[in-house]
Amino acid sequence: MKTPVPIFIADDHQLVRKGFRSLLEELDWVEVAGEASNGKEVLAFLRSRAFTGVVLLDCEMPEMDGLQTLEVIRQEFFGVKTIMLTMLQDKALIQKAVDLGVNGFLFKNASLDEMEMALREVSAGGRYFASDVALTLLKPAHAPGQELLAALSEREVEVLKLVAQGLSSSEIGKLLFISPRTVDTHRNNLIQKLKVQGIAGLIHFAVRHKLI
Amino acid sequence: MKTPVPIFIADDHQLVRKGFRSLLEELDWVEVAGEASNGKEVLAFLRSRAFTGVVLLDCEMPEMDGLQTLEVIRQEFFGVKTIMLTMLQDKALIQKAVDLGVNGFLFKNASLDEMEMALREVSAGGRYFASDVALTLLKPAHAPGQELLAALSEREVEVLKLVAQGLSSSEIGKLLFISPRTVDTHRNNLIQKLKVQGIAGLIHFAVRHKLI
DNA sequence: CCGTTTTTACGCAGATCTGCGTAGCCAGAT
DNA sequence: ATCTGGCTACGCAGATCTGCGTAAAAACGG
Repeated sequence: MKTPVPIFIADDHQLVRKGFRSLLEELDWVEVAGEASNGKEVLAFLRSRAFTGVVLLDCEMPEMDGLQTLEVIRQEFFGVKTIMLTMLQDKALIQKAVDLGVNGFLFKNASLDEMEMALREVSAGGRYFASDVALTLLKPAHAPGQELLAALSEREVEVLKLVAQGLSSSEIGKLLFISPRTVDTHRNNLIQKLKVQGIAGLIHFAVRHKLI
Repeated sequence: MKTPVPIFIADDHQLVRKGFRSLLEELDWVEVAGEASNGKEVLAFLRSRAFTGVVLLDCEMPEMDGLQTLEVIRQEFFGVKTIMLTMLQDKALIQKAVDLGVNGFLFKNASLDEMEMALREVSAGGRYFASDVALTLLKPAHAPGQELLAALSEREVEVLKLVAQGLSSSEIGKLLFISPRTVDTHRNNLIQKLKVQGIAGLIHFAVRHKLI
């Protein structure tokens, strides 16, 4: 590693910035090129000189957050690599960052080893995603209404599934050996309990909760 | 690293097994404890002696595949760590493996560095997921019927969205300034084009394709 | 044994969907 | 100039949903 890789740190908390700087200065193959406390400062820095290293981009920042900054960087500074850092284990956030073409993604609880690995991969032109990223993506996003589902009786869930498959009340009645009117009642109760509008709402709910 | 970590290799292709063995033998802190060409052999090995290392588990194997094997291992051999290996970049596969409690996940195009990292993390009690895992998870699963969606006219998509929100034909008619009958026609055409059954099918389709 | 929840069932009037078919108009492609 | 595809619109009969309300048997817990 003849020429050290320049790293730029963007985070709105001074303590965090100084901490990262201290950690990174222990690595002999990187060099901290500067710091910023929000996206605008990052862009100002990048515009002020030719920079072809890695930007450690905290997601939560005032004025201009990490995603907005990332978007501009990708458009304006093609050679600059980016690693997104965040405390939030948020699926949508990761998705957006990757869609915008981020080169790496870490959570703030990562180890120095992991950050080094990420910096190494990314500065070499690769991509790096922490294990936690995969785990976060696999963790089913707490679909609102999970509690509502639990509040349903067995019969109601049974009816819900069939309704959501497009069966009419009488068809369901035949399948379950009950009167079509009873199915109606269940259907109406479901609409009330789940606080949705009509059969459409029921189907929507069922699909989102993977009942069918 | 006084006592080397024992590794067990399971893969149905002898060349692959031997290749892994050769690679792993370059690492001084691990020790290849054995090989198997399918899940049954893995279990036979584990039952034959006390093993508390890491099993490199290829997913595609005859007789008993990686997932089935993983399931038994998690039930029967609590102390054994597992790393799933596969060629297939399949979301559902990853999801299942993680649900079953796999400790690590790699694709077969991983570098030796990456495999070492994974082995180190996992043998230390952690979890490791290759960057490709996160990327695979983010890649939208080619929902069947993407082509069908593309074959719809703008107006039809517009109607589809409204239908899927549970609006009646006359309500949609008012919104789009067209006759309710026309909405009916669009609805019926949609049902034919998308090859679904009734409004339920339309809503189902719309939800799955994130139109609403 | 009593109270609550679940499951079952019914009425009714009006709106709506279903599954057919037909057909004129317009714009872009051939 | 013709043709294709998309958008528009209509008819009809029967099945179905909607949005109310009522109510009783069965199951379950305390």
